[in-house]
Amino acid sequence: MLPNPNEKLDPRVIRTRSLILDSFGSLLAEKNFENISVQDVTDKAQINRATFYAHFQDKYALLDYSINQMFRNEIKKRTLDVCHYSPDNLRNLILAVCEFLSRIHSDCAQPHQQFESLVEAQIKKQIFGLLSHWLSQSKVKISTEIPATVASWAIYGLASHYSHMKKRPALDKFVDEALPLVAVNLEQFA
Amino acid sequence: MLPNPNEKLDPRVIRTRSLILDSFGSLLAEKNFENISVQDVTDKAQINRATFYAHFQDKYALLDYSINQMFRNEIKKRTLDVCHYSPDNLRNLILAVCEFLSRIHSDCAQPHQQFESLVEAQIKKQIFGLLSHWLSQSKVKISTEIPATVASWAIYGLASHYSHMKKRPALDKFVDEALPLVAVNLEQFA
DNA sequence: TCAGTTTTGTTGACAAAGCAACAAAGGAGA
DNA sequence: TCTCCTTTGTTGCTTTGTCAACAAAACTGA
Repeated sequence: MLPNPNEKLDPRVIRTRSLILDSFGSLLAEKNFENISVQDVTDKAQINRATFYAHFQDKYALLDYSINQMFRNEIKKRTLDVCHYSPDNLRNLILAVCEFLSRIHSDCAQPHQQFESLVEAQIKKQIFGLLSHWLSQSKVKISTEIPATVASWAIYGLASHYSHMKKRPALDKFVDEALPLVAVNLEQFA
Repeated sequence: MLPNPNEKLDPRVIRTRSLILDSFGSLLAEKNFENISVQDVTDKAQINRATFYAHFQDKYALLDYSINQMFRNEIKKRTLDVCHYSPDNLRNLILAVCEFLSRIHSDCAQPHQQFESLVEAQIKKQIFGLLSHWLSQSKVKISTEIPATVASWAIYGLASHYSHMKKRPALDKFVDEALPLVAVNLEQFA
């Protein structure tokens, strides 16, 4: 049930999880999240339905896990998980979130209420964690909670806005314009 | 251990087998059959070595099974498994064997003695079975054993020869030339 | 030749996945 | 409202896969 990455996992568990995740991913491309049943997922994954429940509590837990994994990979790919606060890193983070959300929206069939809010909760939690990590490395020993909260909401809000725009401007320009507004709250940690 | 296709198979068995087969296939592209260990196969397939032995007696059994499956698919693809004897069907069969062997030789790293003879045994067995099936449908109720034996050896020999030629002629021409020599022994069943 | 390594099959205990069956909850539609 | 149908979690039991350990070949190279 836990995505614990440090302990050694049984190869069967790894296989089953990725079958589930792949199946879920391709179903999201076809259907609304609400219209996807656990049955659908296990059918496409060619695993037993009972096995699904051995890994995830329900399809909501699967979505959480799935989004988390994808976003985590995105961050890792850009090595944003092993760095500190700087305006440049912040810029890259905002870029990453914008691209990630845009991808979600183009890959997934008409996302609805529930879907979006579950995504939002997971992503914001990760942004917050990442920022907290960055800021805690600063020499300045101020509480990071408030600034990290403000910034994570702001960043997600920006990305959400961007990814929903009908005529999206060039991402670089968009981020250039938005960056200072976020950075101003974090300057003290630079 | 049995490739029994009519009984319903546990999904795990199907998965494991195809993991083994895929792994084996890609290893054959890299190495000699003799240099491939069961360890290699299970490593690449990401399964436990003990699991391999639950499915195949050894790597020779795996090769047999693998060749059998591939050739069976080739035959099925050309719907040669659901037909009767006719010069035209015979022509297609010869064509199929030639192409199959040519593919084996281009996909697999320097095949050696042992490898080739195992392939030969399996393929000839299947050709013989197929021809027996064809001939037994004929109105003429003659024993099919001798003609099927002659033809299956001849066909394999032709295909082996063709696939080893340095400068292969156009396959169509080659088969056109060879066909009558094989067909003459089977005419009585037409 | 002989010691050192790798590969091979095999085993038994244990964990994961499959399966069928169940009650319960929800939806859809007369 | 009342059916009929689908989906949901859950359970007891079976089968399959994993793992570590082992002895017995089979290579390797000095």
